[in-house]
Amino acid sequence: MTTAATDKRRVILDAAVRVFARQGFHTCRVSDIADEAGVAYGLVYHYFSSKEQILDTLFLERWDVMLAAIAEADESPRAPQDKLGAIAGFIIDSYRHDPDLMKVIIVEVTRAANTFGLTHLGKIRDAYAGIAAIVAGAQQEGRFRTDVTPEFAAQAFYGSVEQVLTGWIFDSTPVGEEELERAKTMIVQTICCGLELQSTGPGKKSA
Amino acid sequence: MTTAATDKRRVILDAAVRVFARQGFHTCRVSDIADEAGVAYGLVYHYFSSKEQILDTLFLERWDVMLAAIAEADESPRAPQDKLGAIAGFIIDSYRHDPDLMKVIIVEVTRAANTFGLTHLGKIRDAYAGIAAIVAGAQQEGRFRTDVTPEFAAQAFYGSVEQVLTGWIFDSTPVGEEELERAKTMIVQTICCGLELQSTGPGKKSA
DNA sequence: TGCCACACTGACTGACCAGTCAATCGATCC
DNA sequence: GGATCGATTGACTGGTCAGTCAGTGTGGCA
Repeated sequence: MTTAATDKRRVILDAAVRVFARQGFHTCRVSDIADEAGVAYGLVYHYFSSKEQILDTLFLERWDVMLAAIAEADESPRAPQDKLGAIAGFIIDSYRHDPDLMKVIIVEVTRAANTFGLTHLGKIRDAYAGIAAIVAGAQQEGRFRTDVTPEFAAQAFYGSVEQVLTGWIFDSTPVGEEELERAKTMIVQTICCGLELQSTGPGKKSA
Repeated sequence: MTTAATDKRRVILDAAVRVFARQGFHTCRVSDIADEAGVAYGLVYHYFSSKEQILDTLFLERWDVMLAAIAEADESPRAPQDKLGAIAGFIIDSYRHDPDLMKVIIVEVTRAANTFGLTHLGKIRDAYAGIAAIVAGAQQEGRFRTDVTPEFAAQAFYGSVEQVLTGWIFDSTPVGEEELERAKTMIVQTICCGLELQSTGPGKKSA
């Protein structure tokens, strides 16, 4: 059944990403999506039960992939720094691959505390929990400091990544490949090693 | 003129904060604001030219105070860590003082890349720039590492703070005083010192 | 006492738009 | 050829809501 039928569904979803990214979920009309997809208005309702369900579908499709990426990083035998690097890399690559989709997910779902945020709160929390698990593991191995809770560290880490993406989303000039790659290492550097210069020897600052 | 006239204006603004926080800007009706304020529908338009202008007013009122706090931190003679701590503290205290207002600002303005985000993009960027200036200063003094750009560090710092607030905003259980205070130090700890345990001696990881 | 200015009221309107549905198209099978 | 059924169409409806405006209090001032 992966014929014209499923194709049109996909066409509508892809059009919705572009329209949501351009105009925002609340501001756009369903007819905008239909027009963008080159499809009759009614067909949207043949494949989706509501405007909201389109956004839900887009979010879940992508978020489930991310949860898998987080789980995979956690299970890998790498150092915790590299696990976090893998997650940051995955998110940044997601942006590279489809900036519009990431914009929609971040702006319309992840940060929308009222409407959709609440619907998908569980899924969103799963992501934080996965990151927190990595931090907790690193603490137990004595590799990460224990005076910052894993939950807090997860928020700080994810927040940094999302904020960097938000910066790109808002930015009028497109982001270069180089900058994307550079961001990956800078995130890990900042969160794992901190901004302070490790004053090796003289003025030692204790926690 | 600071009589009943200005009072009603304030009453409407305060009511709007509660309504926006509860229902979201796009989902609420102007009549909801009027009802919450205990005021006739038309009076809202006596003081404000549009629903949007109410949100603008709320945002600008608070954001300008924050920009001042950032500038003040930058100009103070404290260590860069303490400057960042002062900013994190200010934002967290803002949340303590009026969680609804912070929710509205973060959810409806700061992260709304389409509608209001664009209007206030300049003001929002001013905040990042202020934080970046502190980091740049610390780098020039040789106190912060220079392989992370000030702009990036500012994003990471602000993103961490905002994400922690977002966590509280989403959370159903209210946040304790203790947790608010603890967050201040954990943010500075994380961003300045990093999550890694400073392995003093043995397994040294180079950047 | 009468007049003015302005705070205040809330019914109304005009526009907009999500979702419906009856009709058409076209592929496939008998 | 024609019966069946899902895909596709787009005009239409019902409800919602931002913003308007004509009118009513009310406090101050001459």
